[in-house]
Amino acid sequence: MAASIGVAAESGRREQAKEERRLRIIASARDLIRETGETDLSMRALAERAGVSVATAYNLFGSKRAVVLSVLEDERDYLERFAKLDPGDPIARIFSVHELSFSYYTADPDFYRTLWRSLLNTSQSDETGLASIERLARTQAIWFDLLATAVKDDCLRADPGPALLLESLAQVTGGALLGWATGSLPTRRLTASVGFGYSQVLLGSATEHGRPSIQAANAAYAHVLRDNGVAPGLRSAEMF
Amino acid sequence: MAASIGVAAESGRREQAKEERRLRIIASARDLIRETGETDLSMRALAERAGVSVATAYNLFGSKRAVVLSVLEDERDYLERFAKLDPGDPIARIFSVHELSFSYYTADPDFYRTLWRSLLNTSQSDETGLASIERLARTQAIWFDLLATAVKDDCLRADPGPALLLESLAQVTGGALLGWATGSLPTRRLTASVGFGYSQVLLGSATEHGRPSIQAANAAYAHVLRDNGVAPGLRSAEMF
DNA sequence: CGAAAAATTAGAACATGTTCCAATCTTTGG
DNA sequence: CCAAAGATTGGAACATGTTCTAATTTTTCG
Repeated sequence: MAASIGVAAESGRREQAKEERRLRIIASARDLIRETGETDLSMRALAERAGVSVATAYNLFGSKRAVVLSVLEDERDYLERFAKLDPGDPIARIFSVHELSFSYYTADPDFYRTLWRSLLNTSQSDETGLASIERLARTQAIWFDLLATAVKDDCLRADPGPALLLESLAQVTGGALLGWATGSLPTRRLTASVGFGYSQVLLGSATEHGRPSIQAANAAYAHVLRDNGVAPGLRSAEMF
Repeated sequence: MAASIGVAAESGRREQAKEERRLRIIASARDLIRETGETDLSMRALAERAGVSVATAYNLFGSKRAVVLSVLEDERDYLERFAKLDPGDPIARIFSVHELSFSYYTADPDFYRTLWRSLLNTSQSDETGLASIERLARTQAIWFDLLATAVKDDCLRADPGPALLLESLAQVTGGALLGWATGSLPTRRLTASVGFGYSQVLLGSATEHGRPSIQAANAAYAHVLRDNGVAPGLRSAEMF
């Protein structure tokens, strides 16, 4: 009888109905993105599919971006799969997390490309940033820990510190996702391009002890990138 | 009598009038962006200001993004100022070009933020990519040369090669511009954040000979970033 | 000059994200 | 069970980028 979905449903009849509507909207958004593919989903279509009025969608989410963001958070069972990663050396773990993270995207590129295209929309109502607060906090904490551990285990120098490294990694990620979403970075280069960027950034702060594994990842990604070179006309890296 | 504006005006009366309209549109777009600031310019307002119909704007440019891109290319006398850079050691030159490039943005942040917000719009009609072909070719050639020279002068290892390094630098740039345009990266961190990312990437491939100057830039940028830390609530680096 | 070609024009049209409103349920609490 | 509070609803409204069409203006060229 009790709703097992969602976190801590407030179990008033009113709140419960609200939660159901919320979930229905997220599910409909997911399905619509899957079906329409390239075409972005429209709030009107979304509302109709979810059996809900447009106004309700806005009451519950506030913006289209918030809906899409919820779809993203809903789809990726990130934390669970992250917990299962074997805790090898810190460097290997960093790239494992990276590959895990991007495996979602490359496994279902049409879906996630549309999704990210929506999320990266700079024109949309900007209340929610690029990521919801909680999601941001979680992912940032994970990555900060990964880097801090690598420093503690003498794989990375303490020099610039995890915070600044994280900022650089985040920008590589953002640039790559932007390029991917706009079509200038093909899917087959996505993971390698980001991985190469990561490894290059980390190499800059590698200790003697940490260098070999980073170098290995770097070489592997570089190899993939060279094997999947872009045709001369297709611009891959856009320099501004 | 002869129009000295533009490149190789085709000097037919028809082409000349077209060119004048084109320039008027670009100028109006520039002014409107300057005046409205945060609000994106609308094609209807732009057309009215330029004394031209909306249809004409689309005939001449094809899309709003193309107009804004033209404004960007028009504003930055990049090549001229680039030519004046003293040719010191290759590494110093790389960071000089970087600072020159971003000095436009930080000197007039409101203007360029609005502009980039428009350019990075993932929803807009996608005919023109993120950069026009010619502009892209020019900038990419400049940066490729910078990196290739650094390799030839034994500042960077030949290992991953200029092409891959350029791809990483471009992604750092794209991520930073995205963050800046969406407001998650404050202007006072912009140049340093990108510079730090560049230096970190380049450090990963530095030779013994090139390392010191890259390290110097790296330390300087890191210092700026630490001095301009973000308040705890404001997210600076978004990790996805 | 005068006909043909080329371009611009006003305006409607379409789909979009978002907001607003009065009317209408639905749940809650007494 | 009933009044009050809370939420949803349909629909209109607004501003946006973009496309289209029919009419008009402007340039070209013989």
